[in-house]
Amino acid sequence: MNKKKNITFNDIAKYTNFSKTTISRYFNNPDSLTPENQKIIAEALEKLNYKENKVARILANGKTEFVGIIIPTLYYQYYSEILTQILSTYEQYGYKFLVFIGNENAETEERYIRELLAYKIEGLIVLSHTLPSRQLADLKIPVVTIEREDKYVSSVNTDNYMGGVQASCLLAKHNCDILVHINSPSSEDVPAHGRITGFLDFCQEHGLKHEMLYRELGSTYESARLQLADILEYLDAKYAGMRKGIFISNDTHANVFLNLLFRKYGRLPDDYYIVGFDNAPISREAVISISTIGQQMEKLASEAVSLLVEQLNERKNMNSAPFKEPVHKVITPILYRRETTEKDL
Amino acid sequence: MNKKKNITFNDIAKYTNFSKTTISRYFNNPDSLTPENQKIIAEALEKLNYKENKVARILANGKTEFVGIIIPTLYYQYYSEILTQILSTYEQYGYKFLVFIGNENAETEERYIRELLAYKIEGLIVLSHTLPSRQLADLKIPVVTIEREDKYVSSVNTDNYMGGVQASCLLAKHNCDILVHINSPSSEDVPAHGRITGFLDFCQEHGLKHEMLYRELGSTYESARLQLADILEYLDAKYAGMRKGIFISNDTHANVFLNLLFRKYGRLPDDYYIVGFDNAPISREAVISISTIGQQMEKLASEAVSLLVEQLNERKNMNSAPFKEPVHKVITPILYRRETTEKDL
DNA sequence: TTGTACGCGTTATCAC
DNA sequence: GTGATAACGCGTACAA
Repeated sequence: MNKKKNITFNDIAKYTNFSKTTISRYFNNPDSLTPENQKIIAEALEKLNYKENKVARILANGKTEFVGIIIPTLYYQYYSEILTQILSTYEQYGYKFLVFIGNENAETEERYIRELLAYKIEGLIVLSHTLPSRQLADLKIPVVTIEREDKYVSSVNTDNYMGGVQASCLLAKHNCDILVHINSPSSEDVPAHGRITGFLDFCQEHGLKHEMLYRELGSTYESARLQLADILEYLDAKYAGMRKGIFISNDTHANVFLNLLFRKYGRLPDDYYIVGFDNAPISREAVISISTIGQQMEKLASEAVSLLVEQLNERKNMNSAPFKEPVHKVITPILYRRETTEKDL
Repeated sequence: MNKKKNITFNDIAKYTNFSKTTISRYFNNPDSLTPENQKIIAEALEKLNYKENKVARILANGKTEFVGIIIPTLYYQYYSEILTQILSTYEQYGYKFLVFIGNENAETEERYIRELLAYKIEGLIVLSHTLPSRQLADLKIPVVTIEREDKYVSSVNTDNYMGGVQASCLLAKHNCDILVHINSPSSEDVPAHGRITGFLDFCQEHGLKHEMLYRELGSTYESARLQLADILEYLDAKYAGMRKGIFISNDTHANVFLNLLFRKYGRLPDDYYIVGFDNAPISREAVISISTIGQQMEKLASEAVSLLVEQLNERKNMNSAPFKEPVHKVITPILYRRETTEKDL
């Protein structure tokens, strides 16, 4: 918005001897104009070098086509991949995304949300875990969350329980003598907690020897490494000579564990089988490729956006806001068998 | 923007028996009101649950506080880290970011830019390489690029030449018999090309035996792996028994190369020394930590935004757009010595 | 310190 | 098929 006046509908209207209304119609309902008049306007737009102003349009018709995103970090490839996929839906729906990186601080994220609301976002996609869904539901705009606590809002989640079962099942098939799941302690209302119950249920149902290791692995490489080095020594000692099937909370941590093994043994020992979670790039790019339970990031993202768009459309059709039960979509995980379990690859 | 009428300045004006103007001033110049009146208005805002509408403000004062970002991908941690740092400058400057992932297609990116302009972004940050800076300069809004061709626009770049020298120097200090630089062929006007000239100049000036390997490593793990596996065989054969110092285009590729070595030898052989570039997370998280020339992502991002903000402020102060010579800032890279060169760590 | 009146650039509602 | 006019919600001369 320069000091130098932009060309407006008014200018083209005068230039073409039409009214502003007709120019507007040229954009929003071109078929209501005669082809000749369309051409006249098109040429005038060219000649005067008109640039559209969607801010004014927003004020007039109330549709910003903005969607807010609050994502905890891009450090994990899981999040950056999902963000990529969300942003790419612009091609399909035309919604523009205002992105904030939440920093685990509730007040900060509330401030972000106020700012987003001030810009009249039509909907909000939340991946950050900071604010309870109860609070998000109060925003009075459609909200969709991805892989986080979602009691009071619509959401898209991976079937983590099935993932836990798949991982355990794969390790069991390889005749592991002991199944171990390493994970940070987590609240039960977080979808990822299903990985733990899936693991436990499968082991119990099939009478498999197993151990659940809850460790706060932290959010940095170094802290995870310290914890996992400890765990490695513990497992080596406790289960010496036994075939160990290790299911680790995510690929980043699985990679750390794998590296520790390589540094100790120069290779993946025959008695270790490893399965990660996410199918993050690191699972393919590790020293040997890591078997993993893949989250379908592209699907999580596209389903989240389409769910949001549905709700936006509902809003537009019925003036009265009907009470909307939250919708929870579930995405199936995909098992990737790679070198950390298929030793002959 | 609901059907249900939002509370506006008008509503609070009526409620408090002030005029709209006074309400406006409460937000933009509160000191011009008496403390008592401030309180009255504050309470009314609370009572009526007023939500500010920045879209209307934009139309009135022309300041969107939007900045556009076009970034090629988030797959590389280099980009996602820079994006994170850019977004975090919201705390300092208050600019909101509209993010598009450029997909290497010029027409698509031009469409993205048109859309951004329609939303009256005040400035643009470009990391994508798709559009020439000549074209970006024509946009008539401040543009800052990061690590890409930048002849006609302002930019922030790493001192790649110095990085190339640092890498070569480190390898030379370790008495490598042959220095090898592996990189994709690149145009000379891309900053990253400095890594190559830095390497070549250093080797020539110091009379070091060296070889430059241009290979199109591609943008996927698999293609890089194929190329690098080839290169490994080539180097093993050609320089058998010699101490090889390998400087690789970036950490992702350095990691691939390191993994190939580990798979072949179970460890990093004594006659290989490796230096990457970027200081991406993978350089710390590889099977052994990779020495690297670190780009200061935080600084690249913050300098880019501050450079942009400077230009935005200039614009606001002088009504006439003065001819602006592009400014090019250079950020010093930082050498990280890690296990792929300091073998006794 | 506060109020009036108008402008920002578009869309919506009628009317013709 | 086209036009006049009133919104949309806020900022800002200018006046008081």
